[in-house]
Amino acid sequence: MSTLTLDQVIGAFEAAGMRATRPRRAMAAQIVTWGAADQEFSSEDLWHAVQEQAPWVGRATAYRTVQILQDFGFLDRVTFADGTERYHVISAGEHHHHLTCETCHRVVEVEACIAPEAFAAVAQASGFAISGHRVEIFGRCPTCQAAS
Amino acid sequence: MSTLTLDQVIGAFEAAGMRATRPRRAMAAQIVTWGAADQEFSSEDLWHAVQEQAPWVGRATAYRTVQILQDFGFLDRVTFADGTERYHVISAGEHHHHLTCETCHRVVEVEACIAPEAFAAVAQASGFAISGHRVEIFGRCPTCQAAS
DNA sequence: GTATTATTGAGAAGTCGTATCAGAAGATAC
DNA sequence: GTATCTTCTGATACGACTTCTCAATAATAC
Repeated sequence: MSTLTLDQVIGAFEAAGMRATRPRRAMAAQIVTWGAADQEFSSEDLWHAVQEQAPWVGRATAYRTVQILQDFGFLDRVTFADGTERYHVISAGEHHHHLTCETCHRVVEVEACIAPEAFAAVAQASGFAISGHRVEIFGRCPTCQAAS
Repeated sequence: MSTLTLDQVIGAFEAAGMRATRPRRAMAAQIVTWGAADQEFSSEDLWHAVQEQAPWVGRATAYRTVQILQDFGFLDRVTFADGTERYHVISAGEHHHHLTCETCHRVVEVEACIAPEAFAAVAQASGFAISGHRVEIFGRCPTCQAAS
């Protein structure tokens, strides 16, 4: 599980011809920390967290940065059982999906996916040109099972 | 593909000990129409559409009705590629997932799903008690492919 | 250092959904 | 038909979340 580093993010900004400004670095650092801890977050969470270190950072900037990092492919949007959406650092470049705990909202990446032949069958039956998919699995993590 | 009928919806209200009131009938009729046309909608869409026929209907009622019909199992929440969530009439009672067109937002129900043994593997590896899942497939429908 | 341009921060505004509650509408008993 | 009771409704306030605007600021190229 290769974790995301600050350098990677800053490098991506530069590679895209964007500036690695102070607010962006601060947010990237926070996100890298969360990534290492395997924690997911909302844009609002990011804003609050960054404000502790850098109170001058604006909310709009936090939302913008999350959007950019998602476009870069560093972040992944995860849907919870209750319908809320949060973000999660992608640990590797591989194909994966999410298993989320309905109680504590912990997210685990899993490899379970639809079989390629099933995709082919769907494409054939529907005539669609398939471009992407998402799989979300819900359940209760061992800790929450033990707690109840 | 058995389409939803107004009688079915009204019957469900009565069976649940609820009243099939004027606003509920109006909304059910609209939803049945959309179901026949295989169109998806948001609660807001429903409210706007019903207002053309029955301007007195309140927004809260539209949201409540959609919620109830979802609980009844007549409606299904679908996630689009852009992250928005809308509702879709379920044509049959079987287990299914969604294939949505990124261009025209048309929704098709598909049977492609994760293999049961893959679920078992995930449960075993993670320790989670799995309770549910969603699969969303994105692509372009034949019509939109031809149009480009 | 200066000019140029991307980026930012603050807050207003918009969107979307929920909660509240008095009153209306529907069901039931007589 | 009328009285009574219960559910449902509509209007609106509210809250959470997100986007937009725009002057000020910071990063970069020269």
